[in-house]
Amino acid sequence: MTAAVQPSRTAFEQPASPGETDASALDAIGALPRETLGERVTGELRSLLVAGRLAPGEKLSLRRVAEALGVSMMPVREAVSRLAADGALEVLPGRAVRVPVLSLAQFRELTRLRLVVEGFAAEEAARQATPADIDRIVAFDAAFRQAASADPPDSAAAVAANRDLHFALYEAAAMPSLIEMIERLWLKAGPILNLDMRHEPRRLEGGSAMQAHARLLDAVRRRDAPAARAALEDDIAAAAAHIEETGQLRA
Amino acid sequence: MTAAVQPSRTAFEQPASPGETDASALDAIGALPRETLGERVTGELRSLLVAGRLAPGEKLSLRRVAEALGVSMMPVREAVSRLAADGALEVLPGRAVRVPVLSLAQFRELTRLRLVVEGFAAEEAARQATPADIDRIVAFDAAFRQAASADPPDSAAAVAANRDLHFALYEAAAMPSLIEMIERLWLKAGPILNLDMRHEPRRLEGGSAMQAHARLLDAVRRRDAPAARAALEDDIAAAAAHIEETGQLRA
DNA sequence: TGTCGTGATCTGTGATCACAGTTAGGTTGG
DNA sequence: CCAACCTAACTGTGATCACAGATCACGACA
Repeated sequence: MTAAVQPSRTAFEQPASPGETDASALDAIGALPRETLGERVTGELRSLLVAGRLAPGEKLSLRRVAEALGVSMMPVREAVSRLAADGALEVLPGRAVRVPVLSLAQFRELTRLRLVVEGFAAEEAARQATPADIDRIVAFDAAFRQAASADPPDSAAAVAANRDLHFALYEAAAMPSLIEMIERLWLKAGPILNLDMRHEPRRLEGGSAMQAHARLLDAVRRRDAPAARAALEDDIAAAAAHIEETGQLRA
Repeated sequence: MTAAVQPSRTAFEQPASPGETDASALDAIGALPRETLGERVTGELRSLLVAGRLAPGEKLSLRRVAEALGVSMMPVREAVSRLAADGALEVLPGRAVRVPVLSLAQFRELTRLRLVVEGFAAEEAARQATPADIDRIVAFDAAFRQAASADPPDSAAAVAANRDLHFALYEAAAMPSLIEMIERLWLKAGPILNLDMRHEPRRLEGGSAMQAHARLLDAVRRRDAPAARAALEDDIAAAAAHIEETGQLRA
């Protein structure tokens, strides 16, 4: 999931026999991605943030990031602008852009919002999930168990699998704007949540998370929306409680 | 609420007697705003969007906006970047940035999310509201009634008062991130919601909105969280139903 | 008369430059 | 030995320029 940004411009050729017009072939090719450079940098920074690979308080320099990614300063500016608008980054008035350091109050507010929003998503997912959705969730759950219970635990893989598991669930709700909202919440809470998970991949997390995931999966299979919500809320609450104990939060 | 952008650079002087250090006077002055140009443009576009003064489907040109606001293209780019990240604007792959045209499904999803999130905010506000908060809500409610029931109705004032009323309520919950979430929802739904309200300031809106507001205020005064949520949900649902009837939504 | 090529014009994107303000580190004065 | 100053490097912000791609209107060909 590191997905290094490629400075090389994406190809947009596909000559497709200029003389002929074969309707079936034309319909087959589907709207090539055409992602802008700024969007790619945004995606890169987002994945670093939710994975906890950028620590709270860490300072970023537009020029340094640009150089590291092999692009000009311009796309980085755009990416930082967007992320700052989301509250995922913070531009101090005078100088420097950094990863925000959450206060205890801010973290608790974020947790409450996650309970409300992700709880709703879990309910809806339990009602709408297709068998294919459930299969995907199961696969990520297996990956998470394996990464978390390995010896030594693969913390990076566990973080990734945990994220994939949750979002596979939320995507089953089939509400795009809801997913955007949740992504924004994860973007804000990701740095502390996953930075910690990387350091202590086992502990309480290992046990309670796996148990909550199992209950969650069971509830989704039974289409029991309230039970799915309850399981997910326990998962979130347990992780939050663990973070508060370690206490890396500002006063 | 039109708050035209001033091209003139904000002063940041305040020499303050370079030789002396008067602690009491220094503590009195409080961190002068120092808003960046891009932020000001963002705010201007945001207020235009939530007020419904930019119609869905309307196309914007960075250069035109920049010229109209008397700034360079650069701050406009930043503002559009942020708003596009929020989904409040849409940058088409090839060319042009425009106000998104919601499909019926998208509008319904937005409405469901508003019910969940703003409903929660209303509950929390009913529990936490101080007398000062209630006073502010009452004032905006009075302004809304006056604007809506005037002859002819003052649609612009009604839209502004309605927004102020709702956000005065949400601010009583004292959850900053929650307010950001709601602002984002309003940014997406604002263009259709308020564009319509400007055209038909009376109709069903006039009656049901005033009634819902009255019930809402009564519930908050009694600290009845469920009743506050119910009143707000009725307000949102009635407005949404009205929009769906007029049917300016994409298939 | 309808359709397709074709050019001018305008679009957002990216790069580069200029600048005010801040920070950090070294140096000087006490 | 500590504090204050002062300079040099670096910060984000804004402006300007260059460019590929899209749109639109006009005109030629069928």
